[in-house]
Amino acid sequence: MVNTDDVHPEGEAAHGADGDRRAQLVDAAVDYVAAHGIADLSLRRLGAAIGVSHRMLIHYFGSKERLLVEIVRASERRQRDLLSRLRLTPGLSPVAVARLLWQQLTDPRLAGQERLFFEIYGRALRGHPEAVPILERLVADWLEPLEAAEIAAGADPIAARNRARLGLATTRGLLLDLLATGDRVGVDAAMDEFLRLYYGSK
Amino acid sequence: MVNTDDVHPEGEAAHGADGDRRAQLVDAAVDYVAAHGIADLSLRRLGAAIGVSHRMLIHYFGSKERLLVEIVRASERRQRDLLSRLRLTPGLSPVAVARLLWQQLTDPRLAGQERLFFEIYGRALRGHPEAVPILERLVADWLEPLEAAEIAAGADPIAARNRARLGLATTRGLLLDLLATGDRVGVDAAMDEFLRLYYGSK
DNA sequence: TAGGTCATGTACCGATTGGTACACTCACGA
DNA sequence: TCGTGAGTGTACCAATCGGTACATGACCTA
Repeated sequence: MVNTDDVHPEGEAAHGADGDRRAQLVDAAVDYVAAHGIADLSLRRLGAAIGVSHRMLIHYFGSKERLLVEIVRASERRQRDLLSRLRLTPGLSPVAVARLLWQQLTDPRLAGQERLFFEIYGRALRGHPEAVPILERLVADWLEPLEAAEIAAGADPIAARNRARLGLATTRGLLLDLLATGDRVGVDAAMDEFLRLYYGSK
Repeated sequence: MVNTDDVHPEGEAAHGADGDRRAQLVDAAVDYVAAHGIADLSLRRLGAAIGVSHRMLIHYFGSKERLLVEIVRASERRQRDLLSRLRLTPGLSPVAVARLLWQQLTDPRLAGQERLFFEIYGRALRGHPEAVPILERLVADWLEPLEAAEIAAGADPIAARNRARLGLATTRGLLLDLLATGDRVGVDAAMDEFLRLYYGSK
């Protein structure tokens, strides 16, 4: 008798070469899910697309549910990388930072990832267990740096929070518009209008 | 032999008492879907919840796909009713209209319907056939009245379009924030800030 | 009363799902 | 050289899915 499955603590912490393989699979899975959506994900189709049997996905992650958790986390990490990369460019005016952020978010190559973001957002609102944990960080995490920038630019704390919240919401709303209409020019013009209102004259 | 199913042109136009029953079922289905989400909808569970067998859902709608189409349409109609009800109150200042719209959209009793809206939005972005048709109207339909209001308030055509687009995006973005955080006070404050920027001083 | 239509329930079908059992290969250490 | 254990493929399982076949009963009309 050589049933290894029962002995192996599946879905365990990621250490050793095992973790490498897991990380590699998660990465491929996020790519797949960004392209095809997470709602109708099936282990068999995912496996076929990234070159493993659905058997191995269960082997490495223990269950579909835990794979979904990892996918959501990895996707969140990608989103966060975008944010932290921005903070590494100091000395820019708030307007310039805003324009840069907007430019990066609307990069057509990120469209799949953005769609996935809103899809996970929706699943979290519906209480899907793998997505719920992101709910608290979904707004707060982005609010902090925006708020700090406002305060650094001289806004009082209360106004800073309101303005940060407004900027985040407007960005996400316009991103939704862009994904739906594809009207890059029109949406960019609306964002320009916002920045004009937001930061004064020009 | 009395097989009526083959004779009956299923999923046909809604005329007669048949249509009443269909409309009633769709209405109940939208309620159910607003509460439980549309992604994992199963005919059996839906039927059990609204008091019919899944057999009857197939009977009245022909297929799950066509039922989904009807659900999306009905949900869209509800959303549109909200919009048209606003247009029936003339003589209000743009700010007042905006506040009224915001107040109605954020009514807690509409939370399920709003979640459903964003869920369908996501499915449309993913190309789900029952949701795709709404994509073109998703932005344009709401833009028209907002744009008209801007022009009536004296904005030039180009600015009017940009401002309308911006207002719609901001509203939806803040709505997403509210659904995720439930922080009514904070989101309302951000909306106030926006209206201040948008319509001038106070 | 007889015939026919519609509404509904029961029971089934094939397909697909997540998950499991088990055998096999290969690398590596004693 | 042997054996142990991880990595993997094949084949299966029960559950659930959308959809269909068929029977039954209510109701209307001739």
